[in-house]
Amino acid sequence: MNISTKYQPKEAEDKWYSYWMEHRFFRSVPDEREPYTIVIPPPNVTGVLHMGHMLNNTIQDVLIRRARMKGKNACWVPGTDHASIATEAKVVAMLKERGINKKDIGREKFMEYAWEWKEKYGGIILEQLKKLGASCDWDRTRFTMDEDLSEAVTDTFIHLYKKGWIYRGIRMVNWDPQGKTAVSDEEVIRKEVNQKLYYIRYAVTDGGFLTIATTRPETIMADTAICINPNDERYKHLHGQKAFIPLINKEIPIILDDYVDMEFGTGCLKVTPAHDLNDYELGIKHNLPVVDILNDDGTLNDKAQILVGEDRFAARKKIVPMLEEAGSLEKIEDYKSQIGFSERTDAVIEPKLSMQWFCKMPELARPALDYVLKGDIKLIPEKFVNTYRYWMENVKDWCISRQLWWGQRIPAWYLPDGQYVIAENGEEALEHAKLTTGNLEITIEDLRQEDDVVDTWFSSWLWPISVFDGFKDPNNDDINYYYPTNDLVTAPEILFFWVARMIMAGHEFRGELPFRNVYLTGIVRDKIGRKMSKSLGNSPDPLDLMEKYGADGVRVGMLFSSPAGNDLMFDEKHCEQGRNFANKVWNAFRLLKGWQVDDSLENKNEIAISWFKSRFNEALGEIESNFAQYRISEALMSTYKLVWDDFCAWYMEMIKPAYEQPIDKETYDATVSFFEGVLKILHPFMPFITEELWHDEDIFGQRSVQDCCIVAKMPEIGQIDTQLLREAEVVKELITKIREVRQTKKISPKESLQLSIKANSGISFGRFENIISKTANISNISPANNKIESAIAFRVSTDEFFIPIEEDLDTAAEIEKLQKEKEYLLGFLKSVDAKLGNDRFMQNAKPEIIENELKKKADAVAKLKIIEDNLRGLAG
RNA sequence: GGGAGCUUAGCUCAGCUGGUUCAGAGCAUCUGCCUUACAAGCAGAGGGUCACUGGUUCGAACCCAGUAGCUCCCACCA
Repeated sequence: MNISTKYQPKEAEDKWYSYWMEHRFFRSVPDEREPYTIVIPPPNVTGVLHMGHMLNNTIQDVLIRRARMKGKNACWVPGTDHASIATEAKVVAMLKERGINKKDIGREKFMEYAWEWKEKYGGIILEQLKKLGASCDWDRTRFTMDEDLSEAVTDTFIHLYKKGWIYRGIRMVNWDPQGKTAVSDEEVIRKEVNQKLYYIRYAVTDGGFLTIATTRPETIMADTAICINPNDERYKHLHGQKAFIPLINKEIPIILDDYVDMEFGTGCLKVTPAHDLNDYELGIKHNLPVVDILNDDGTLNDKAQILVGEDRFAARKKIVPMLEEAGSLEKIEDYKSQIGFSERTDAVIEPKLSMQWFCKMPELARPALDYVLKGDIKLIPEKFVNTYRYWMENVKDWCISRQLWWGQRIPAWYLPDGQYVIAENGEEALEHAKLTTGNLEITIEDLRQEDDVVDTWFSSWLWPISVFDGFKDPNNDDINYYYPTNDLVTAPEILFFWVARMIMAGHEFRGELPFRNVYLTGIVRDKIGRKMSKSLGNSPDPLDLMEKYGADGVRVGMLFSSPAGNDLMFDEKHCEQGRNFANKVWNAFRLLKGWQVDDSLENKNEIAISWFKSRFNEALGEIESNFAQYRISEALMSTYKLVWDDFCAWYMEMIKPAYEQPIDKETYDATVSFFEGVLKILHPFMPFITEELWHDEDIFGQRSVQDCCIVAKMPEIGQIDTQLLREAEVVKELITKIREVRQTKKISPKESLQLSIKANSGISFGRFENIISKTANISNISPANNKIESAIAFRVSTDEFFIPIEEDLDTAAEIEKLQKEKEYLLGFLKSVDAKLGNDRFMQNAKPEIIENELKKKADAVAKLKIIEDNLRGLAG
């Protein structure tokens, strides 16, 4: 047999993925079976696979493959997200490299470039998922900007507008000066940053000075007031005075408001309504003008009067010496505070007043909260329910407009007089326009469509419905069959962005929840706990990993240490462990493949066979229960131990014929069938190696084209002989003890030994004789009625064993060992007796607990007797 | 500032309704083995004040209170 001793993943992976595709095993169409559906969290269309995707999609694939093997009609819908801000940023950067400015080429031309870019780079990530083994129904691949998905966005916008839930207004929004768009509150990430607090002196009309403290000296030109607390005794003299902004010498009023914290800074606050949310509100309250000195890209405009055209951060640097020179800078202190960053571009967010579109949330949120609170939708792990609830109860209106081109354009058309109409398209808008204005002369040229597009999440919240075409054709077979979907696997980071909104959309547009279970994965971190990121360079390339350890190895590695909701400290060692496991399975296969069957031989392995059968069924139960609780890494661990320990280390050793000896047919057949079962339970975790071995003709014969592991029927839990399992544990312990004796006495495993058994427990060791002699190299097993002289004695539970040896025994050491055990047992007995003698215990403890204590006592007494007998023997 | 959660072996984590014979797993470690499936392996072993302090209970890793440390989420103090 010249098969490599190592499993070579590469070839098998390519071969079987193509085979599955070619024979359409991933394809799902509605039929009479029960559906099991997952929609993929669509990755960014221009993204590349990172470790987070690996974890996420491995879990989804495990779930979908298991469901498929359990006879469900499994459908995993893949696709990508247009990710407006991220993708647009990339396209803008690409154009810039070619010396093209977005504004110069205009919207249409820009969109052409963007689509070109999408066609070129889009979907790379989906190809990478195939390497991982993802069994998605690729025929169903969707993109959030596909025509019908975009239509759904327009339709739902109109729907919500008609309900009065969408409105337009000037608000202070989070402005991303790099993406040049507003972003929602959820897209702002706050980070603590080391800053400076600048103390700046303003001249006052009474001839004196006041000092303010600010982190943003570059915005003083936009100040429209100085605010002090009316109760601040220090500043009573300032009441009714005016102050002058340094450098530009502009006069601004000094106003009073108890919003100002007297303890902070100097107690004087510069009020800049255009560039700070609080100041904006203060400005409204005190009727202050708004002076906006910033352009959309974060540079200063001519309203600033000085430093015009400078970027806000450059301006900050430059204004400091200017203030210093003017004698207006008192001091600079180090200061730590929270600053908002754009999730997508990482630019510092600028609070900015602008006209935006909003969606009212409370009525959408209420039913979405109920689904989760009532348990119709389960969050796994449950701890996220609290967070979810808090968010849903405090939800704010959603800023849905984005000043971008890449995305679904808001279906609003402006009339020359500034009014607008909402319509599905230009023609319909024109009709509406004629109706609202009464002016029938109006033409399409008079209308101007809103430039803004909607937030990406305003399209992806429709995903579970739109992928099944549930908007255009709400009664089609697909949506009726697959919706609601079953499980959603995603990261907790987007619980609100996406999961909550999908639940809202599901309820609002379909009257039904979108999925039943949400499995929240952890964040993949490196082994010292840092989040994996491009900038840190601590993220391995998933493709390299798969190259190195095989896709199966990496899948197993990902799952080993990732309970739901817990961050995963990724360590390449886990992949190595996964690869080693694949190799273990491979070698079990090599052993089995090498056996010759001799029909004339009788089966001496009945016990081993029934033991493994029971053990397999027992493990199936554990795996089943782990999956039912979404404890996927534990399900994998149960499988791992069953295969490695029980199947390879114990069962195969029990039945293995001597070198080059044939095996009897019954044992062989049973083993082949066990191995097939092993392949099945491993398949969801390790699809490639299992499919490869499934098709070995020597072992399994010729299989039909459709007879593949991927669609094999998952074994069902059968009979479990618990008595046998219990006895086998004792036998295994006995075997381990014998091996230990060899090790301590330096007896080679090749040298066979004799064993005498004094069975006090009632276990009939006779039926395990074959197993014991084979796995512990015992030539002869005999019953013993009494203690054997000149033998190593040991016990498992209450059964006594003796191995006769030539050399003299260290009696003193034996006695000491037994004495120690005796002492321990006496102490133990004392504690049990104390319990049993305690009236309160006897009254309060459940009957089965008391029974157990009695049994413990009886066991201890029996053992004590044996030890005392032995001690007497040794002494005598 | 508010909230949630965590702390169990060197590491990563289980431990379900408080009750088996000193608390489990995987990895790592140590010892002995190239024993004809596998050294990416086999056999065996060691390793813990369950964060700390107190309480409830016949009985606490588990329930309660406090303390310390860590993590995450939310929040407009310049």
